Amino acid sequence: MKKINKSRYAILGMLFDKPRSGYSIKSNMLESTSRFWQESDASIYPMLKTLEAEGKVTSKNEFVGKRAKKMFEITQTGKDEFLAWMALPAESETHRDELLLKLFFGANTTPDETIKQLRLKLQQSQKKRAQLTIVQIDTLAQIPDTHTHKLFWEMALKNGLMHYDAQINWLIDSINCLENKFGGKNGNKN
Amino acid sequence: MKKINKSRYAILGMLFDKPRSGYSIKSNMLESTSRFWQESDASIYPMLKTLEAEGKVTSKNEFVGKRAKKMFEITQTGKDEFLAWMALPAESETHRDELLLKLFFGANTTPDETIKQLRLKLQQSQKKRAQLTIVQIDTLAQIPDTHTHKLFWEMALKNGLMHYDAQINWLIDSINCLENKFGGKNGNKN
DNA sequence: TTGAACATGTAAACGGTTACATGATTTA
DNA sequence: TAAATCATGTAACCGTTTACATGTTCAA
Repeated sequence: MKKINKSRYAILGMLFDKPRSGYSIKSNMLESTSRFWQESDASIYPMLKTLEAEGKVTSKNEFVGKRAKKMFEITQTGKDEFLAWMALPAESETHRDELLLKLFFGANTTPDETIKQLRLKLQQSQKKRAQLTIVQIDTLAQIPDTHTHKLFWEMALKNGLMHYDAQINWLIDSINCLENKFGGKNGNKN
Repeated sequence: MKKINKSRYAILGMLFDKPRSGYSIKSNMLESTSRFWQESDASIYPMLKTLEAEGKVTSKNEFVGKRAKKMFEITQTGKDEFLAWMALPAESETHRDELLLKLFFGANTTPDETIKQLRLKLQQSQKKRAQLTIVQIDTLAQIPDTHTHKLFWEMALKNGLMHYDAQINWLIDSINCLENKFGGKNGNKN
């Protein structure tokens, strides 16, 4: 089965409700979908161009204050394509996790190195979880319940919280396990 | 920062303990690391060639019964490179999850379609979790505790179980949430 | 005897990222 | 006035996947 470009759907989805500029799509995704979906700068602008050539979006130049923006609007054809994709079963992601690979090969190095990797990941996960709760309080909680997107955005955010919680618990267990087995140095808390 | 080929480390890691053929690496990874790391057929053979040209592995043709195999053995230089990578902090994976993207855009389609997506994922997650417990019982449990890799393989497997458990709970919660809110059709259990 | 598993590869296309490039406007 | 943010793009590279290609051996 031929692999197809999924970026287009993310972009069409971001345009579904209202017209946006490329920059707006980019920054919006950064603060909303980045945990499970990100687009690099260099993928959004060319894709918008392609979508316009295909008639899936239209563009017009606008001025917001003194700033020039190229605003893109989704067409009916674009909506049709987006909705057709939405109806398709979600393909399971192929996921590469370097930490788990290093853990899998842990016997080939010292336990201390693996513990170090796990501790670093623990720090990162705790930080990311904290950032997510900030989004929850500062952004999501401000949206009125009548907003049609709110429920779905909440569910996606809950997925993140649950993911980090489970990950953090597993990391703590794993670190303890290694330290008990190999007499981990408690001084090495960096 | 330039993105570098990580496949090489996975392959060097698989060769660290004992010589293997390309096919053996492939099938071995399929049953051990595939949840968090996979290599396609077309990446292993060329990479082995590259590694050999770099002096990281050596090869010789062997016969196992009547079957010809090209067995690859890691060199000291190869081990050095692998260990240097192991000591590097694990880079955080960029992860694309199509289900979460569709959920995020759920307000643009009918709740029923989103529920369908979540139900499908629930089935898949339950199936994958079951497969993992089979690996745990049939494969991991058979390995003697003295085997240096066992502890690490167990931790990686536990990560999978915890991941699926959390995911399954979240899916059930989310499905219930949507059904309560939108009066989900209970007949639609496919 | 037929299909599954073993076994090894190549070529081309594709998607995505990195690095490069530029410039305006707002805020500290 | 300097830095951060807004704003839009291109070119080249690289890693990965898909499709193609071939042949053997073992078990049902």
